[in-house]
Amino acid sequence: MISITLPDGSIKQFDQKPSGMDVALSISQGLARDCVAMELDGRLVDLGQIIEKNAAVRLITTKSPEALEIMRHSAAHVMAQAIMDIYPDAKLTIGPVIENGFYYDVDMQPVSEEAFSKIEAQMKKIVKAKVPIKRRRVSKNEAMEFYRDEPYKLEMISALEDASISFYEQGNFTDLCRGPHVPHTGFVKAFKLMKVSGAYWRADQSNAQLQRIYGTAFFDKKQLKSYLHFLEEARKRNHRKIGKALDLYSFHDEAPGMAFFHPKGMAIWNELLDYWRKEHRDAGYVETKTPIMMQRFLWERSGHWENYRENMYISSIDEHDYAIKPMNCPGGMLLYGRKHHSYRDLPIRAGEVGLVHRHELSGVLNGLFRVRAFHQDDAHIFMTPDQIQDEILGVLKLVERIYGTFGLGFSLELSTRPEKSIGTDEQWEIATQGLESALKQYGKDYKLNEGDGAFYGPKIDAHIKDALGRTWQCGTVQLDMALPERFDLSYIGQNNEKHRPIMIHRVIYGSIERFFGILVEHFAGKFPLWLAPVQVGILPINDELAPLAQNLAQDLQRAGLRTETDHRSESLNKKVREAQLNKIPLILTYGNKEKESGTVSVRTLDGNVKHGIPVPDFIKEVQANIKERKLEMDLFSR
RNA sequence: GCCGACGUAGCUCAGCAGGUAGAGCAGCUGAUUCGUAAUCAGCAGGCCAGCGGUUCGAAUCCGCUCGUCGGCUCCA
Repeated sequence: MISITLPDGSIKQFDQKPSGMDVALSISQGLARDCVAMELDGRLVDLGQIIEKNAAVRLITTKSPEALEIMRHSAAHVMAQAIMDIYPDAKLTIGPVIENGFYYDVDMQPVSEEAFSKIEAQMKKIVKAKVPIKRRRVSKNEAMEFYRDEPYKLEMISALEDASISFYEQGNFTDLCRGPHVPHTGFVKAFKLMKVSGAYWRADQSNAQLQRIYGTAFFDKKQLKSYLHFLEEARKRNHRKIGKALDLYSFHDEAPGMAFFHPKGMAIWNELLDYWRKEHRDAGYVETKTPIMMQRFLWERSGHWENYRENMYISSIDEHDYAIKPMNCPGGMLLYGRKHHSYRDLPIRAGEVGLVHRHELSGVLNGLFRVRAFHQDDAHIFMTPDQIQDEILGVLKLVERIYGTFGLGFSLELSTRPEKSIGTDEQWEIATQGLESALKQYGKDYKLNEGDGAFYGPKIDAHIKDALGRTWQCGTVQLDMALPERFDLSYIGQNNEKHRPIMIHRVIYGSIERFFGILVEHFAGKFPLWLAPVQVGILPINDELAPLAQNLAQDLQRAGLRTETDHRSESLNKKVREAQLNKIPLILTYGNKEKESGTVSVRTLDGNVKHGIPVPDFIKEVQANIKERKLEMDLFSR
């Protein structure tokens, strides 16, 4: 007699050792059809597994959060089977589940996406046949024998410590796998192959290059469709596309990975920085600027020459080596070190919007997201050990304020001491404690990444979440125990003795270029008024009114608004259409009515039009919205 | 850097069994003077990324270079 405890606490009795499927069937047929696996005493296993003793069982249905991963893993097997059917000489390696699907790395001749339809067709056949997926345990020796011609599988097996190993079989296809898997291939209903790329065996460039084929899968077609729709939406928002369409920035072969900002892009850029400066002034920061090119001996002292030279642009001038800065910190150290500091001066919060250059690999460049030249909204804070908590807290609050202005949510992660690190235990203890207690005091949940800190200190990262729910690591607060040492920084303490200051680097936008790109995608080009490159578009209804419209434009410009007048001899319809496509938040049409009454008619991007707003009222409301940097356009709602 | 795809007018793209480049939009000119998402007509615009090769002939085929995009972190 076997007793199975279900999640609701009820107990089912079985005369014979049941499988998960038997448990499901004992509840209902429908449930059994919908089950993909079970959790047996806290472990995810196949539904077909026989339960040997009394146990707690939770059935995993297609609606359970774990189900998708299990099914996607099975989908990877279905894809592998299809590939083997079509390319019998291919050698399989690994095929894990990833965030939005799965992939399989296969040693085979390079394939392109053209092969997808063939592979997908074969997969469909396998899915349609609802081939049972069966688990089989074999000894290590048996497994080695089975895979004698499969070098990758052999390598994996020999690395396994378990004495016996599990195989999964579906029809003529067998794969080494830990499982669990869905009961049969019919569960892989809605799938699509997404892309293919090269990847190295064990991610090591000296190993063979494999074909990595990516796919995604869902339990029903509707979910797959909505995922594809999401991708489409993201594609439409692509900042490279929008940046071109709205004339914000461009890239040129003459300077790969380095953005050129156009007048309209600069309008946004300057707003971002004006805002940044205001917030930092209010938070007690001063601003500095250090050269972008400095002599080799500085970089030797900071350690960059030894550890970061690969990524640095280096030049020789008058027979001396110079490097273009990849980071702002060494310059900041020189500024701190140029005079004596008293404990009374601390904390010193020195901001620097510094232009840095890093020679990233050509293949990783990606619009504004990954560039070789970018500005960091850096700041270095120098302080005494007992100021750590307050200072970190101050940064976290600033982070919250600034992201909030853009309507961006965020989450925090704390990374602690890695294996390879400098500094004493005590220093790490004080530093990590400081970050932790600041986080506690701040009160927001955070994720702990043990051992993920930099070798020179622990850090807190801020990940923002954009309008599509995608996350981006932007802000970071890093404690640095190396640089104050290397530059022999000090302050005179209360006891009249020299002490080493604690130093943090922190950024909030991170890379301004990248943050810019994120904002473009976050807002899909429809910037809030304060950021919009053209805030007001003026459309005279006919050519005769154009000069008067120009006067109106001047009045608005004097009031500090960025305006653009469309005085072409085009139809009003066309001007409206283009203004909408250019995402101008306030579109004013100017005709005889407006001329006579001294009012404006305002069209907003949602297509709503309000007539008869007196020009002074318009200016006042718009200025207020801009001044408060509002996200919403709640103008003229009276 | 590596693998794959790609590079044609300012933009979006067609042309690619090798026969000497085309559309729409934007621009310019003219007509139209318009009340909230494309008025009409005409004109102009390209060393087909660059270099080399194959060929009687190359945007088209081949090689190299440059650049762009998707990957190269997810460990049975």
